[in-house]
Amino acid sequence: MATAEQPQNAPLDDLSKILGSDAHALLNPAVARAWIAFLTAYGRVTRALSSELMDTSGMSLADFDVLAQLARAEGYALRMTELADAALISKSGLTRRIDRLAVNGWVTRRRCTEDGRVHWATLTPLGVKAFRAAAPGHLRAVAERFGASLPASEMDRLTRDLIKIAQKNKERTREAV
Amino acid sequence: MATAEQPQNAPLDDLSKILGSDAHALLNPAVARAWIAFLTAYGRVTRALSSELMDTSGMSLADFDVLAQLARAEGYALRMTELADAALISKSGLTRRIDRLAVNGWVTRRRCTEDGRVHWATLTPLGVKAFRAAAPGHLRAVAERFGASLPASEMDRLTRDLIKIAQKNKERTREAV
DNA sequence: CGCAGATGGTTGCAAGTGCAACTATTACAA
DNA sequence: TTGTAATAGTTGCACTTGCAACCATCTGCG
Repeated sequence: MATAEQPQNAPLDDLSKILGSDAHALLNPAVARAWIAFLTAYGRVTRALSSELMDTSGMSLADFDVLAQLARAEGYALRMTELADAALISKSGLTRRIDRLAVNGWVTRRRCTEDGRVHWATLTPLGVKAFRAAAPGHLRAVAERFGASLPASEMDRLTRDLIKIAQKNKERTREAV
Repeated sequence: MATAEQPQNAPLDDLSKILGSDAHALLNPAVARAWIAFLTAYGRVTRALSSELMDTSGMSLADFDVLAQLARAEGYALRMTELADAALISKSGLTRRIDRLAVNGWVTRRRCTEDGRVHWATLTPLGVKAFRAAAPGHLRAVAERFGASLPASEMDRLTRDLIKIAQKNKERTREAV
């Protein structure tokens, strides 16, 4: 269920053809429009940003995300699990992403001396350099593709709304009850 | 760059440690917060919805998307390219997704008689049935996870904002200029 | 006609992804 | 201690994905 554009387009009305009139009871049309707009906006913006970033800096959006998390962390280092949570990817996904970043020499992995189970992913000086090189272009692109669409006054409201949505869906796995 | 939550958290301030004070010039902090909230909200909501949908109906979010697009289309049919655009996936991605849906018996592919290059993907009666079975639960979940976070009055504003963002990033590939 | 170029789809390939099972380490209770 | 449970990460696997190269078909100009 994607594709926004034409504001007059009421996606749920179309679906009531197949779902019957209870479609509206299941999902309010205003919410349906917002949901579709949400998916569309996300898809388009990330697709564009991701290919720009790859072209200019040879890293994926996910790579940038991980580097950014490390860049802002105390000592440029985070535990694997913390980092996976912060970057919104699975633990196994992070393991392999760090593998790749390590091959580039951007990140190292070292075992924690106090707790042998823990591994710290750390940004190397080379990684800092790569991030410094990539960030300006990428941040500018975010500003242009995402920020420039709305007046500053709308931006804070949007942030509040999005945070509410994020918060409502916080539980990592099944809710612990 | 993800993880929203703590509203007082200013991600760009953290980055100025590594990027210098021009970080703010590159990306307005309010925009940075919104962007992070956007990524976080998307990641959490889709992760949750996707696993719920898979558990209850055995289809992925992308499958549902494709079925929904077909369900609302004239004659339950769309050309491959139209469908790929509508579902925001690549042409090759759609080819293989339709392969899988066809194996389930939910969709058929038939060559267009007027233009032999064109193929129509069509929802089968079985596909209609599968969609009818999956939709109520999924729509309810969207309502709960996405819709219930905001009052109705905010929802329309959010939609408008998201559509603006989507519109600004409309170009499919490189801009033709 | 007939052939260059555009258009619609598919396939080879080389990633990226998450889940579940597994290893390593630590915590703690008897 | 020792044995069980919890925690941190990694790996096997099966599946998706997009890009680029590739066919097939149509269009239109000479």
